[in-house]
Amino acid sequence: MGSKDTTTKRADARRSIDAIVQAAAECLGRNPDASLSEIARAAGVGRVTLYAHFSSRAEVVDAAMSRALDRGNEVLDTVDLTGDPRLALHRYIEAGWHLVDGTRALIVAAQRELSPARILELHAGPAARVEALVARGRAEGHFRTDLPISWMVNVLHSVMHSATEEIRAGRLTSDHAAHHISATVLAAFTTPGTPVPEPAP
Amino acid sequence: MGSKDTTTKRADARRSIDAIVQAAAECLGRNPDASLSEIARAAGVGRVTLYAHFSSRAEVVDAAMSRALDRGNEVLDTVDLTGDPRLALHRYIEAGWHLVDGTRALIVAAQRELSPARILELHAGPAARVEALVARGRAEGHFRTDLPISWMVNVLHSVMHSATEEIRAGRLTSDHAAHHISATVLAAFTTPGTPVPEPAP
DNA sequence: TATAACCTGAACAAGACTGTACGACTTAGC
DNA sequence: GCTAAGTCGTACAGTCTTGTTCAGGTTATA
Repeated sequence: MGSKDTTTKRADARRSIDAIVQAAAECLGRNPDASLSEIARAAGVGRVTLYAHFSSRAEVVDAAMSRALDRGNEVLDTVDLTGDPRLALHRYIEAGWHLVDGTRALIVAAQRELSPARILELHAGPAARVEALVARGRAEGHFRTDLPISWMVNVLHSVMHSATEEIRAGRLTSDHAAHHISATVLAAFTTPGTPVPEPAP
Repeated sequence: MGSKDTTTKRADARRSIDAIVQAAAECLGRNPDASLSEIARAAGVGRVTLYAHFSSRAEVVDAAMSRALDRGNEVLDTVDLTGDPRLALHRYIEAGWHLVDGTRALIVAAQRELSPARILELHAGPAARVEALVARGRAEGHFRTDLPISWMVNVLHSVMHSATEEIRAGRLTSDHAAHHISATVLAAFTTPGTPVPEPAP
């Protein structure tokens, strides 16, 4: 789901569409205002070809968003989220913290071009994964229960995103990012009155 | 500094300039792409009047940014940041968490229109205030020292910003915001191995 | 009250982006 | 190899934004 016809079109058409969607995800991930000319150029196709496959800007954004989420899910599906929720959280962060970066700007573009219902629909999948992890951690007594789950999920993503900003600002190198995020979020999720776990080295 | 001439111009001119800067801060705070027509309309003046006082878009953005920071500093100057750093942090959050909201989108506009040097210059003041507080909390043994100060400051602002997102999404009411932020950041700042302090009710 | 500063709408030029149309060239696939 | 599908560059219309100019009306201030 999310991709264009993969059966009726010709091989080179499919190749073009793929290049466009990929370029769109990259360009819009960098700059939500990226023009269709820019995307077409980055994809190595003419602007007219883009319009042959996508009838409007919104369709391109939708396709790029879907692709980014598909890629993200693909990566996140390989992560083992069972066992100690604190370790699972660390694995989740290690695998996915850089995924947030590209999608963040894309979401801005999506919010301007797509209907709220579509946005919600696209976001339901990935959000559920983390929510479940946090909920399990709370049920097993490892995470605090004095704050709403939605808030905790948002904090997690927010801190991940802040790491990418720090990297861009040159105040953080990407090899330390996962550690910093884990150490921060793990502490933030700790129940008041109990000690903060030592972060993994 | 930051404001236009307040002596040479006539009274109604000063009034117009003020209305424009105020409207710009509001409009750009909502949407960093807001056009000058939009800003002029919101200020209740003609578009030409705007150009009579500001020679370019960048000048408007700069003025709006300066104004927002001035207002922020004004508010933050009333906050007592002495005493127990954990309580001081709570007071800081309570006073200023909503200030981050308006400035965040403004910063996006500023980053596109202003020179990096100017951005840095504008940001130096407010950043120093929090940095000093965090540094003091570390020196007094209340905050963790295993993460860089710049990272901790960024986490604080990031979590503040995430609160405004949660409010917009309808998952949080603004009366709970300060408490959630404080509870989260206080835990995040706690040294590993030591217990998380109970948040203020 | 006189005058200079100020405000105004209308209109213009230049540039960017979207979406569409056309004719000609290339290529996939039977 | 033939044909339809796909691609290409160019060009056009429509819209939007940024700045600028101009002539005429309003208002602060001395």
